[in-house]
Amino acid sequence: MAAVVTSPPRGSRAARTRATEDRILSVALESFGTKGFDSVSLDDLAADLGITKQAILYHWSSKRALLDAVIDRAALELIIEFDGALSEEGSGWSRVESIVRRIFRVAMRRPELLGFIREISRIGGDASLRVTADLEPFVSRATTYFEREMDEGRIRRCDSGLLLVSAYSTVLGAATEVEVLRAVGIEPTLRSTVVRRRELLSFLHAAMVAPQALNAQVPR
Amino acid sequence: MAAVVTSPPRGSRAARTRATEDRILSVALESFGTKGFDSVSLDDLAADLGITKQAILYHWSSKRALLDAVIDRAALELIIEFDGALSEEGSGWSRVESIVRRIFRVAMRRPELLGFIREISRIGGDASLRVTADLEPFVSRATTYFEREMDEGRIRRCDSGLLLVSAYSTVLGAATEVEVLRAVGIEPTLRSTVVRRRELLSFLHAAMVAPQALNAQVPR
DNA sequence: ACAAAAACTTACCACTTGGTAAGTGAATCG
DNA sequence: CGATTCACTTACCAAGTGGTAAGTTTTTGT
Repeated sequence: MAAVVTSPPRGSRAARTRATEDRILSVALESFGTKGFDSVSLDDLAADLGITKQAILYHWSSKRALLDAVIDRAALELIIEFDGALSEEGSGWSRVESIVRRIFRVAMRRPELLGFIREISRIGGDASLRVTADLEPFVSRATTYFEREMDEGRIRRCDSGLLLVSAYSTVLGAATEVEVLRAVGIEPTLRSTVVRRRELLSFLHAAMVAPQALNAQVPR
Repeated sequence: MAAVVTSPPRGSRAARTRATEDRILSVALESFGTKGFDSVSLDDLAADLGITKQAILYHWSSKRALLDAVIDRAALELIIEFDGALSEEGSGWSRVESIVRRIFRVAMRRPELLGFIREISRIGGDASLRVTADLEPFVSRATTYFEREMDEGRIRRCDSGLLLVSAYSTVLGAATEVEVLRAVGIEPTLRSTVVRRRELLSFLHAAMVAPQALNAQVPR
């Protein structure tokens, strides 16, 4: 209720603008990701930020333009979180394992980020196209990575696009289950998370690893 | 745009009321499940139905009361779709397989139903409590079923509640991937569905079947 | 046949929504 | 320093929101 009175930053004007836009995008991502785009009004956002709605409309010409900016930021943060994992050391399987661990870490620490992506795919239309376009370089890298792993026999050969989408949805489903648990009143424990992650790794191992690659470490 | 002029049903008053409420609940479930609760106004619903908003408010005192009714209907339909699978014939594993097949069938034919449940868990609060309460008898039955399967050694022993939630999220994630595919512009093909279902069954088999129960048919 | 109740509609209303127009004090530039 | 631009705020507004009040027609109980 009581607005947070933050003394305006004393840096250069450009820095101040950047800081404000950053704050707006951050709060918008959080709100849109947890409550949904239509459930959050510009007045709600402004109240959370301690500014007026028109301050937001000064930086972006419409609520929809703000959404586009939030999509870009969410995609960027996702790429930052996950892209590094593709470059990591280790054999094919252990790298997959590290990616999954990262996703779970993100799901635990920043559920609104994955929730936002889901929200966008429900809004559909231009929003979906935009997030798809934003993530294309990453998807492309991941596909190339999978193709190479298949070529070298560390992963069973299959449609790599299908594999990616399939892995995405399964992992996202398992990871965002945190939300469902919370909704039902069960605060997710560390143990339940560990159990789920282990089961998921077992699944991915069964689904992805080539049968002849028995030298790969079998989880569980 | 042009309202569908349906001649009012000529049956008894009670039957007519039931038919109208049924139509409203059906359209509301569809809309809430795909667009989200806050994104659908009572005027939108009424326009889809060819009636006025006040006709809806005659049957339920508020939009929130309508949501509760939709929750009850969605839970009922879910139970109808899945509960029978628990009573089916067959060994432990083949029954799990039939449940998964059912879920995929529902996800393909009625994506809005699973989408609605997800929407509810995002709304949280009383709505989540209500759907949880509605589904409790089914969850209870499923838990009992799992416990018995474990007792008889057909499923590896573990926390049955955890197993249920885990299976729920994983299967729901895999099944509702249809939505994501559509959002990205890929109309899900029969083949991709078959592939995903096969992979999921492989996962569940690895995660659930007890190691010594090697007489169970191994999928894939 | 007739009054009462049911199943609606038409007419409103207070409030919220995204968005516009005009003003204001501080930072920046000449 | 002085004019101007920037980053806002205050003041509005038309459209849409959930919801109320008061009819109107059709079915129902007596």
